[in-house]
Amino acid sequence: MSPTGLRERKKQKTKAAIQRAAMRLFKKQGYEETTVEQIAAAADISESTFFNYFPSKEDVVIYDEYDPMMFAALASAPPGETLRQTFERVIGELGDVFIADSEVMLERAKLSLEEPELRSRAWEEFDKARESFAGIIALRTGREARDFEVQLAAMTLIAAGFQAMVEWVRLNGKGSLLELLVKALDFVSYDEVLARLEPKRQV
Amino acid sequence: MSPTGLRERKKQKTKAAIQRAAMRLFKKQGYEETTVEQIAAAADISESTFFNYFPSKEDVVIYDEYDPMMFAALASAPPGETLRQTFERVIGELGDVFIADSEVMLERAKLSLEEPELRSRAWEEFDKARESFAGIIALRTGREARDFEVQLAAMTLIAAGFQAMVEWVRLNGKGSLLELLVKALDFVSYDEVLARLEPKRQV
DNA sequence: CTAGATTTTTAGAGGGACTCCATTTATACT
DNA sequence: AGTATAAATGGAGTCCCTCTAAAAATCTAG
Repeated sequence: MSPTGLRERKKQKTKAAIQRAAMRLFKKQGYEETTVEQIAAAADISESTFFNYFPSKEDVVIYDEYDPMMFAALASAPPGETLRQTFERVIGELGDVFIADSEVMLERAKLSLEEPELRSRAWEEFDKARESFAGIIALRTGREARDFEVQLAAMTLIAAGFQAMVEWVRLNGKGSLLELLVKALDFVSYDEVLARLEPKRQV
Repeated sequence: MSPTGLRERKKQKTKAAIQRAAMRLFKKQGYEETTVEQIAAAADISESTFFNYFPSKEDVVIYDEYDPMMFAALASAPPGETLRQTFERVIGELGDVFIADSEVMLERAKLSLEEPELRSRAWEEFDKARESFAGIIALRTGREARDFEVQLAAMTLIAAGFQAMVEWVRLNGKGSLLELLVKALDFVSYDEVLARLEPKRQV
């Protein structure tokens, strides 16, 4: 089922080429100052093709292939794992991928946080993650996902994650994202927040 | 110094008229489906004039006259007030204004949360507020504003505020925004978070 | 290996948000 | 009233993005 023909390989290559060309231009002359026409030219494709690969200019930076990973990681919780452990594991796994191609990731994270337009857009992604987490919390605690406290717990996690990422970028990628996250979660005593959701059961 | 001539009055009226016309159209036919050309026509002004009053279409919804209020409220902390009290007071004061023109505010809050484009944009505003709060926290605790824990404390507050707002909208404006905020802050044990910042001093 | 089917690329037209600038109109000041 | 000042306007232009129809590339069957 996973296609592997020439066609598919070319698509991957094109997508990567677009992203590389775009990031190079963004870095050189700034995000706003770069037009998608220029990106298309640099990647040697037409403007139409650019939009075949990315729904918007923002997505060249924001687009992450990690959402599916996150879902998978969330779903694959071994029995007995606490929510806190699940979250650390998930973000740890994603963080590992971040590190793997960390040069690119750091650039993208930097841009996402520094360009106002992208920064607000980045929150859409965090928002999606928040919903996922809320879903998991709801599932494990037997509450509704829309429950105020469930939402608060999910949001607190996301907020910590966001700040961990900000700090990681501020440290220029030195240090471990996961470590920063753990530090953040400890600071807001996240264990207690989770415990408060379902006092009688191990969460 | 505060101008009060015919010119100023007309400007206020025009701005209000634009906002009213826009919100009416947004509600009737949706945000994206409404063009600023239509808004301008409905408000009986030119498209150019629209952009004289609002830098972007988003700002018609997002724009709040509350930022200055917030700064003022933050600055006017009576001596001896704890940080937690300051925050509650500030958001309480703003909340009161919200209630005052609550019909409009609820509509605007709803739109801001429901339209994806606006929702991410709304985070820019929260982000600005976060910076302000971080500044205050830094000031009162004698730390740097960029300090990881200061940032976390500010972000946690904003996150709670955001969720309180979401819940408020979900309840269709019934109930007190301030009450929801207090509930949220309690849930994340915000007092302890603040206390952790400066164990030796009353914050 | 060739012909037909499918997918990708592309050019072009067009809409809508927004900027810039020059001109006109409305308010303010003396 | 007459001039200074500020606001409103029209129009040209840029950029992001959508849609469509045609051209090019790739795949599949015979």
